[in-house]
Amino acid sequence: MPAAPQFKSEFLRNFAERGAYYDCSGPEELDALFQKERVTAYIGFDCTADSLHVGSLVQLMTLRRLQQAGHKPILLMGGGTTKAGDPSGKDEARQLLSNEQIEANKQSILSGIRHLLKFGDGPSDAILVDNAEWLDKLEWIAFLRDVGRHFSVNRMLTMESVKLRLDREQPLSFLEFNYSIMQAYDFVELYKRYGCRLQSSGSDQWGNVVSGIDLGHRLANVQLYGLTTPLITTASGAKMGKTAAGAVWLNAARVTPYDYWQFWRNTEDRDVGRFLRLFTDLLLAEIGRLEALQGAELNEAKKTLATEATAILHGRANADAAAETARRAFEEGATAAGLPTIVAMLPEGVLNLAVAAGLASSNSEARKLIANGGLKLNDVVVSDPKLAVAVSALNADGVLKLSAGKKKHVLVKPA
RNA sequence: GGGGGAGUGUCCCGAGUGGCAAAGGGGGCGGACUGUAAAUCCGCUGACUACGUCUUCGUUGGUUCGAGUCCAACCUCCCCCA
Repeated sequence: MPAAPQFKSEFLRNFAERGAYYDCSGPEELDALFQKERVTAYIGFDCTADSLHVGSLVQLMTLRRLQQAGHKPILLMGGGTTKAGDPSGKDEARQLLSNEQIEANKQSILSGIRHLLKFGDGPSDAILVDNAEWLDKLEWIAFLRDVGRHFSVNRMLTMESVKLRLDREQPLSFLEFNYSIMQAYDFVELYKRYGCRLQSSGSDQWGNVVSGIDLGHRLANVQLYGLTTPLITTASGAKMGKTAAGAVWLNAARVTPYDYWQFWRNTEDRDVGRFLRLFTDLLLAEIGRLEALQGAELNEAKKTLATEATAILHGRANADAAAETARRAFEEGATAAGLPTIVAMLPEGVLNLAVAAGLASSNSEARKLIANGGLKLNDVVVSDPKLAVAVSALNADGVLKLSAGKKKHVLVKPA
């Protein structure tokens, strides 16, 4: 990672101090620009799923901090680029999505991150743009002549996203090959439409960002800038945001505020300070105090991290509720009402209950869980896979608690 | 267009001689130890009406009592020659 320069502008200084800085195309000039005027900057996301996940959070936080510093963020939804599919980091082409699906994904993604940014007409309010607006209308020959001639296939072949696919001997369609051209074109188009001078992205998009800057010179005779964030990994080297259940999604429909809170609560010791800086709005002085905590005391910092990060995404009320549920469940050992809950007909076999509760994905897995002593019913280890859970197992609150391991608890209510 | 090589457990990498639910890693899950951490150790890691049954090795057929393993065609990728 390049060393972060000493920035003078409020935004870049804060950005770097928080560990979000990876690289920049023209650090001094951009720093000067940030001091001089309100900068319009964008980050793009494709609509390949109905939710973004934690891997995109650094980028979203970049927009948030831009806005906090009084600049103008553009959230670019890739309604057009999604139709091509970004080959970066993927072994094979994504299945093509229908236009309806893309549109639905776009709406869903937006609803999931509405707490992160303030949209509107104010000077530093975020605006939402969809690149389908211009990409859909392009004409093949005209586009090739105006834009395509500025791209060297030789160089495109050396781009990381393309090379990976070729090295792995996986097919790369011409459609996907064009992705980086579209992204470069987006940048210039956003400059023309909104005066957007900066594209921020993850470091894996560097090649595409640079292509856009280059295209800016050629098509609009303007100096554009790129600013990238590092790929966030955990201290043990794993890519962040991959857990048991798969990706940590931002939409509450996929990952509830409670589970999201738990994700942050389970941060490794060594990551606490770094994550507090990256993913919360807490002041650096306060973060310094929190990360200095030693041993088990660090758990307090993790709770703060969990609550603050959850509040940014899901709102303060949901974050506090998640914290309280966790406190009751883990610190009092109570069957906190806020735990995930399912409704089931009793009596029912434990295997079916475990599956219904999402604690196992199949009966076989539930059996294995039991065989390993990992399934508990009201905090008592279940040893018999044939156990039929009857109404008599309900506790005083009229529910029963089913647990897989020490951390996953689900309440079962009788139908 | 011709010649050669490759595609393995739907997370990844990867052994595999006709008897294979298929070696070994990584990852993941569970257990022990802890602090809802890391590291370490142990177990599990295709499904089901479960001492048995069913489905898996690019696709589709074929040979065989029996096929991931042999044959044919097709799909995809890599290399060499044109």
